[in-house]
Amino acid sequence: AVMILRSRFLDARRKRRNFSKQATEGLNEYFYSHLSNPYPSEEAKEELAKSCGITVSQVSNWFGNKRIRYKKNIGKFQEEANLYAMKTALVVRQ
Amino acid sequence: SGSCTSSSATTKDGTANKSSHSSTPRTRKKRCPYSKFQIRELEREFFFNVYINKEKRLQLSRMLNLSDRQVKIWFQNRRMKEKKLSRDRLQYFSGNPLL
DNA sequence: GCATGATAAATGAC
DNA sequence: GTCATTTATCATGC
Repeated sequence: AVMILRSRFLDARRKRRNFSKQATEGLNEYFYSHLSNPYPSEEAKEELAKSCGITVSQVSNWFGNKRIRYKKNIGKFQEEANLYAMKTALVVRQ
Repeated sequence: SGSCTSSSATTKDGTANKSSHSSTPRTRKKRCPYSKFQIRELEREFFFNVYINKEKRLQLSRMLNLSDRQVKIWFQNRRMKEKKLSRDRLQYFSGNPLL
């Protein structure tokens, strides 16, 4: 039984699965609402991890990938940026 | 573009020198994935001692055609990887009724 | 065929 | 030394 679980652990670590729609939503909301300094603190990472249903390491991975891919091609994310900017603006207005 | 062979285009420290003048923004060294043989030897030494001493470091760097700095950094990253693996392992097996 | 998450070199703060 | 990063690369999803 231990060996089965061990192999399952190794396989689970190797395989990649996309995050849920809600998880990506929450991560993007934080990213675009902190675009001037998209570096969440350890506490913020833990909150995001809990609210998104992922681990803190996955939050760190996501922000690392997002920062460099956004920086490399800002134009590609312009539409997405406007979307979340409008979304947060509507939240503030409520 | 730039190659990953460490025998040329790098100084003895492993710091890439793109130009002779000091006005260059000192470009970051490109990430070069190590070969299977290099990884095997590094892992073998890591198994014996997580912290490598200077002598073995120099010996290993010569054998693998890597800079002394590269071997040092590899062990640092490898220790961090081991720590992360332990965390993941603990989280995965914690609270599992089958254990 | 790229998008995306995870990992491997490399840097820098401390 | 650790450790959060940057960057490129790997592996998978679709």
